[in-house]
Amino acid sequence: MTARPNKTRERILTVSLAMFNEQGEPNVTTNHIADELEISPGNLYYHFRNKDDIVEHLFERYEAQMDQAMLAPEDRAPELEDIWLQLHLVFECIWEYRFLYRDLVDLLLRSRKLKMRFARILKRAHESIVEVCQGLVETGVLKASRVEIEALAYNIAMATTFWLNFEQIRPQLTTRTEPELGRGIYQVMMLLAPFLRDGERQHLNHLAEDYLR
Amino acid sequence: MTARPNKTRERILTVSLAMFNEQGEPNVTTNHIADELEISPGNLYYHFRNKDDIVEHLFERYEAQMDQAMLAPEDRAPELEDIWLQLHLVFECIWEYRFLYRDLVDLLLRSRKLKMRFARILKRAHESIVEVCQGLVETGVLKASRVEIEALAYNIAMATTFWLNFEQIRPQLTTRTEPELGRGIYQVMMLLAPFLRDGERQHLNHLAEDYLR
DNA sequence: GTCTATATAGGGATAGAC
DNA sequence: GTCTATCCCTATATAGAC
Repeated sequence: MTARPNKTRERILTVSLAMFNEQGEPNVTTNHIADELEISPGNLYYHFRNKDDIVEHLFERYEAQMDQAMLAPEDRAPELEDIWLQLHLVFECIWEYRFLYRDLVDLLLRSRKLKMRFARILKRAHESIVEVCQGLVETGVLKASRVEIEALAYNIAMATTFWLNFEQIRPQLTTRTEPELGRGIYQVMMLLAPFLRDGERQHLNHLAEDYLR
Repeated sequence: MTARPNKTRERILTVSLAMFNEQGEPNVTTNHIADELEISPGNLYYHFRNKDDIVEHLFERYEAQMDQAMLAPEDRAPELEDIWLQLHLVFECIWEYRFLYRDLVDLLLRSRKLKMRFARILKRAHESIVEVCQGLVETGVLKASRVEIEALAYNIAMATTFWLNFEQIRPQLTTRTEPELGRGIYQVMMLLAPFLRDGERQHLNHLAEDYLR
């Protein structure tokens, strides 16, 4: 190996990710990518078998980062602040690989492999949410039945998955501003709020002020 | 005009809708549609300028049906049962035109017109939800602050919009069954539940049993 | 209204020279 | 590793005969 192995390969991944995120994966062709990189299409195909191959490699990085973000916070019992932090990590990861979420259904229906791997992530997310909630119940911070927690976890996972899409199609009050991740985190926290003990509920309403305009 | 004007035109719309819903709009070409109808592509282009033209006409029908579904229930104060019924109408409409939701972001980014019209629907939905909630607050059935209601309405609209997509990508426990609309309605009702008076909350938990397996 | 034929364009992908 | 050249295929769309 030389000093800079796979320099072009790396550039392809970086630029592809940027273009997918900006224009949507279906709207970006291998030719567009090659153009942007000022390399030939042939060269691109030397490094990757096809477009799906690029997507898969990007997915792998996404997957690793998401796994990292979902790691339970140390060994102590979880607190509200931990959830806040963890949501931040998760939302940042989603933002970085937002093209995956924009056309999620088509993407996963196209590839059995990706579908299974994404399902794994969702499953883990759901379990993680339930676990954290159970923890909060035991410390008395949260009050909810098992059934309520299950429904809550479902809704949190759904909101996390599709919030960015929803933000994109909402009536735009202002002129074309990028969605702030904080807003998404706020919405998720508001799913949790009604089950919180009064003290923590107040605390959350306080934090809310920072996130609504 | 003869006895059956626009017979083919109508068939095109019907079959297009079915194919879009089944395979996803981006994966269905004008040729596929013509094939399925056993007419020539040229004939199809006699009736519609292009594929987007077909999509727009389908959207129009969707829009009309959705407007109908969102009509406030008469003039009396809304009750929980009304919400349940209204959700049914809305979810059925979404189900009928589910292809719109599957690739919503791309679809709306492709057409300014559709984006504005969908935004109008979302806006109306949000206002309608807020209004109903306020009504429930006044009759004492629901207990929530203005801020909580706003966040709730946002989350209900989001869940309604993307529930079907989420259901499609979730880890499938059973072998390929069609998602039941009741499940989606249940999830939305569970967003409302924590704000309900105890009596109604119990009532809801009762209904839940019907919808979870 | 419907068909056949065709034009055009673009994307995916490969072979072979350098 | 990279480029040029090229092939195949499919999708959109139109013209003109019937």
